[in-house]
Amino acid sequence: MVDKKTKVWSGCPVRFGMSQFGDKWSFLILRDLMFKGRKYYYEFMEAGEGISTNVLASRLLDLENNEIISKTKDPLKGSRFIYSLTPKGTELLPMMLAMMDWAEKYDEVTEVPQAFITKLRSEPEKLQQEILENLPS
Amino acid sequence: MVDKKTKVWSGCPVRFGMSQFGDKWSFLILRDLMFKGRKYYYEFMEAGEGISTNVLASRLLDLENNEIISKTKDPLKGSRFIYSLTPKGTELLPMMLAMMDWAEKYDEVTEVPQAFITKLRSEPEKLQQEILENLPS
DNA sequence: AAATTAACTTGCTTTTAACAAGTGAAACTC
DNA sequence: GAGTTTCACTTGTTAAAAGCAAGTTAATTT
Repeated sequence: MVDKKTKVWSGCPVRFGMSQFGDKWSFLILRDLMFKGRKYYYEFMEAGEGISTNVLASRLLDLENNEIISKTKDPLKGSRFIYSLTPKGTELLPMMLAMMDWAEKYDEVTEVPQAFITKLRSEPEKLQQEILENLPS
Repeated sequence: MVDKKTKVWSGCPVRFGMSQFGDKWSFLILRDLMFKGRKYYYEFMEAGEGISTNVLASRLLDLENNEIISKTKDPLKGSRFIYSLTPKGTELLPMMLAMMDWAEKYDEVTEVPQAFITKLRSEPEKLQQEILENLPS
């Protein structure tokens, strides 16, 4: 993802954020976890964004190392793993919602449902609570 | 920045955002514009993050093409240019603040002043208004 | 026991970033 | 007003990362 060895990434909050989840693919994985209900490796692959297997593996490991996601064996099927947001990862939700709010304004073909946007702007706390409740605990 | 030709970047708000400002250097440029009062090419260079000249030029052009920043000749000195946030760029402030809020929690050596964080959590609207007022119009 | 599913890893090619040096236009200096 | 400096890049080269295709391994289903 980024060079963690030779540079100082802490201090500035923006630089810190970038060192923890600051690339395109990480954002898309977080989106999948937060809003799309995806939790398996193959589900991220099939999300249709065109991420390659090695990059996905690398990003998942980075996010896991940064304790933004965690990885556990699926109790129903030992050959696969469940990826899920940690509290640290879940707390990125406000940032993601702010970004979606922005995108809705400027992407004239946004696929965000109008009801979602309306709720986001009128009762953001409530929307956030609902999303959190729907996340696998 | 990203491949704008062969892929569809609109639709999903996260993917759209990534296509518009979704890389480390773009975020750091936005930080400089929003919070650091930087506006000249050489100021971004001297920000100390180690961006190289070609990448800076490329990111500034991308952001300008996406209408997130604008570029005007400095009336005081014709050999240099002033970069500033457009309304579209300014509206990324809530997202940046959400990210800073998050980073403060998890970066144990954050340099964000405590007063800033306190205000961000107690009266975010007011803080945002103050930041906006201090941006060059 | 053989075939399949799921999650990767490996090797190779292509693209992007990092680094170093050079260019050109404006402006300040003598 | 000629020479130097400042500023904003561009260009060329090297290093790193991403993209692509195929292979491996462990668990599970048949």
